[in-house]
Amino acid sequence: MRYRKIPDETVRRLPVYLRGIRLLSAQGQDSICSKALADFIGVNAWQIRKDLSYFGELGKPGVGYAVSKLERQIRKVLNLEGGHNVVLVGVGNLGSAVLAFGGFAQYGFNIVAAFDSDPRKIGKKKCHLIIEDVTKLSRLKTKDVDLGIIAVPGEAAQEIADGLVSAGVRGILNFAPVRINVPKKVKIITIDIAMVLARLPYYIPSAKNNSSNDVGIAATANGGRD
Amino acid sequence: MRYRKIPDETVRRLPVYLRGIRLLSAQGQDSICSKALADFIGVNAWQIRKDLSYFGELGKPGVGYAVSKLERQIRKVLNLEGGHNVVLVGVGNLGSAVLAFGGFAQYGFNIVAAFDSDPRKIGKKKCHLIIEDVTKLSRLKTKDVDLGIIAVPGEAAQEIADGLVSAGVRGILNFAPVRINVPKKVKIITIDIAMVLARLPYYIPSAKNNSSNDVGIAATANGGRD
DNA sequence: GTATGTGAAGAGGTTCACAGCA
DNA sequence: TGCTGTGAACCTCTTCACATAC
Repeated sequence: MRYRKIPDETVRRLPVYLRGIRLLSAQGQDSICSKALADFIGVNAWQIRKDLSYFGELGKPGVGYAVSKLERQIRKVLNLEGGHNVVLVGVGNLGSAVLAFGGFAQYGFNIVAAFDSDPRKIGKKKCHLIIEDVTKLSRLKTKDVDLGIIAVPGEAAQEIADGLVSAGVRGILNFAPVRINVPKKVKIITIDIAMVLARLPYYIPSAKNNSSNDVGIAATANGGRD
Repeated sequence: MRYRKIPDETVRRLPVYLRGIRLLSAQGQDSICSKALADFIGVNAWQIRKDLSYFGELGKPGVGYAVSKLERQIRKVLNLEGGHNVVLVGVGNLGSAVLAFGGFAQYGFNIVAAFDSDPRKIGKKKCHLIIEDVTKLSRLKTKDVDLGIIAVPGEAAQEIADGLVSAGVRGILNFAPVRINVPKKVKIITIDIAMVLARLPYYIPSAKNNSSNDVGIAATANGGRD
């Protein structure tokens, strides 16, 4: 089945697998079967086997998967090998959280620059980085940065995105709750926190709720996405 | 087509529609056709019509949709009517960002309590709320809170989730990058920022990348999810 | 003429069952 | 025997085309 296009939903699950594999690896496990990994992660065994089958035969029948080989292969497919330099724009509360968060390193991400528009912040040091003036965003082109994180208010987001794109960034993680236009060659993923929260009440029909929601709906399988 | 189960993917899009409708409403528009709304939001017109058709006939052929009626109906389906009280646990950088963020109100969310484990924070005021001791989480039962937000480190997240559940919370938005077990009656949505970022490089195959990714893959339709 | 709502066709993803290998 | 990899069946969601309503 080699060389088939990897479904988007599989790509979405690969980081989940990676996280699980790394935890098992840290526990000293060097081999694992799909069932055990599935239970550990909280998905189905056949889902894992199918997903992994899209990019070659990694497991040994009767044995399982070699953890290190599996990790390497998933990193390769996700294009995480070699690491990525990331630039952060907006060092408010959310941006500070991103800067302080230690969880990016395990995926090979390295935040190499931080920008803000607030004169009181520019020049100050935060988490080993000196905050730079956002108007200098284009200076980035010299560095090897291909990802950007937008953590600015909605009004400024489009402008920042444009700046990131012209600075050569190819992928953007956007926290601003607005729609942003970027060239097709640039991939943008938006996390609109309020919008995610807005989805939650649907699944918990309460006494207040007189709509026609079936309680059973919440049990719908959704590929372990949430 | 009335009374058919609303697809999960439709539920995922409804907050997007709601955001767009509210923007148009603020601009003074009181009627809109599916094509115009689609262009405004960045999806397809037939997708909107199909989605809306799952819960009754809202539009007038030859005319379009009444904005206010549409907004009311979507709020009703999402169970946003009447509002929801939310409790925040963890007032670090991320939690502070959540507290300071003004975007929840438009969906009817009201953060009514904030907890932390840090003695230096407990008792302090932040955004009109006095930060409470996380060990008092159970005291919540008296209030009418049905949603919780977890913004604590991964190690503490499961314990906090258990606390929220026993406090009567029915839905949880979790930012901790760990798998959390909750009873089936409780809906949990996890936003693992690093995991979302980890998905980005796949879509931007670079010179570094010698894998078999097709550049074209990035163009795949995904229902406007990202 | 214009725009909706929907049956039907088409994609895409999930689940199953089992052949094949260790 | 145990576990993988995968065709096939199944299911869900998307896209289309058009009858219907204003």
